[in-house]
Amino acid sequence: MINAPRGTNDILPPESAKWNYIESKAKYIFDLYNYDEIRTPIFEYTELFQRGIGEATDIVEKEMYTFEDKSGRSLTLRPEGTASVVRSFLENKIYGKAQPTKYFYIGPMFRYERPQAGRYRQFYQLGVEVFGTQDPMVDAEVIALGMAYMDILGLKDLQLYINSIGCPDCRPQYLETLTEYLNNNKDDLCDDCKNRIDKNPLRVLDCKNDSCQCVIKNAPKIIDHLCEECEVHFNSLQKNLKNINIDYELDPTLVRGLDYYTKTAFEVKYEGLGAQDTIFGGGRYDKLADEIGSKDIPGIGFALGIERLLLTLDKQDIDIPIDKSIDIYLTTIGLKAKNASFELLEKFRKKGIKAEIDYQDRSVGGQMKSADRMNATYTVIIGENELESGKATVRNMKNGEEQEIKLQSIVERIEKMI
RNA sequence: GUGGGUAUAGCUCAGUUGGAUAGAGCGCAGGAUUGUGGCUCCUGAGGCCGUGGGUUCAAACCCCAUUACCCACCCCA
Repeated sequence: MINAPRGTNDILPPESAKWNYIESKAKYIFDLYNYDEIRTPIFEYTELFQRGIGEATDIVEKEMYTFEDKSGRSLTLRPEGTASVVRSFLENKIYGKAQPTKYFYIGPMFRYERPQAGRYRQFYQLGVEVFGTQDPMVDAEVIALGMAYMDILGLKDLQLYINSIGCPDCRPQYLETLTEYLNNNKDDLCDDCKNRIDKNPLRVLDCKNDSCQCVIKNAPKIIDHLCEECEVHFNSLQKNLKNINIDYELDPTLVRGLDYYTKTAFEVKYEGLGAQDTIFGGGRYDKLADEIGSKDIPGIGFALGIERLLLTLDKQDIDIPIDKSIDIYLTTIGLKAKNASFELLEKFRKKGIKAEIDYQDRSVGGQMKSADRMNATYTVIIGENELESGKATVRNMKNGEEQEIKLQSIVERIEKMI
């Protein structure tokens, strides 16, 4: 017995129908906000992620599915979507067109991690990216889009957290202040955090360790150390959010795990999810395009974990409408009738009537039961008698009423009945 | 990479201090209804008790190892 690799999942019916549902709702929202789909390769040259996401991040350090192809080039299964979309934007010179450019994507991502609730090695994200504008109103639009999506799915009790993590002008100074503070309180930090002080001090803010929390609570906040440009941007974002009645909470410890973020960072969480409670998160990345392709193109976006979205829907007992039913079930008795019915079956389908037949040679009772389970509107019963008389018995499965209908005109008759 | 938990029928799970022919509900198939679903009743199929060792007269149960899954740390979607 060969199993699916660890951290991967089969998406089977009826679960797959849920995926279709939430994807179709997402596409409705994307269209409403005028975002167009982009599809990029599932693997890229490894350098793209190394440079884009950042060498010091966990993703690049230990979570990538990297392999060599036959020519010896190093390739990597995409661990996230943004780097690829930026690469594509640059490679196809989309910056030459009128800006901004608004994309959405849906697809699988890959990270080598230990699976747990809401985390898998192959997982699915849908996300949006907007290029070519620094207008903080777009930051608000992107957040609004995400919240609108949550809304249309009927989700409640979600928390939006926002923060600004500055830019290359102000962040270094803040990092100095932070590092100094952390060093002064080093004794109260956990071992991991002690290491982080030099490696990535921002990450200390994210630590859940109790003793670290005490230190973090009084740590200098980056929003108090923003340069004027970043501060204006952040204030404007907040004004825009208030304008459109989106509730948010400032979270000075929200730093995000990828290096490319600048200014706006945000996450939307649902507390009932367990340890992995972020449904979607994102932010602004004004330096990413420069990092990847030496072109100064601002961008902002978010990524949403589809599995986590489904988990949330589940936790909140939101049932997804799945209409599993058929119009006609053909019940047959004997091979002759089965052959004649098979012809009929295709005639129904050619007319767009959803029809099914029994292939298991079940008893009539079994076939009726099967029709019932499939939620058939009508059952058409054809046996020796019907073939001789040229009339089929048609049973209304709701009320049990039956009528005889000539086989010659049955498709047209039923077309009118449903 | 590190901890903790779980593993018995297709699914959800019982199975006492070690002593059966390893059970139930649901699902599936057939029948009661010579060609008619839902409700009811009856019958049936389906198990190497995760895998490999060990202890014992005797192991689903005890011990060791191993694998898989789940949860958590780390980090994120």
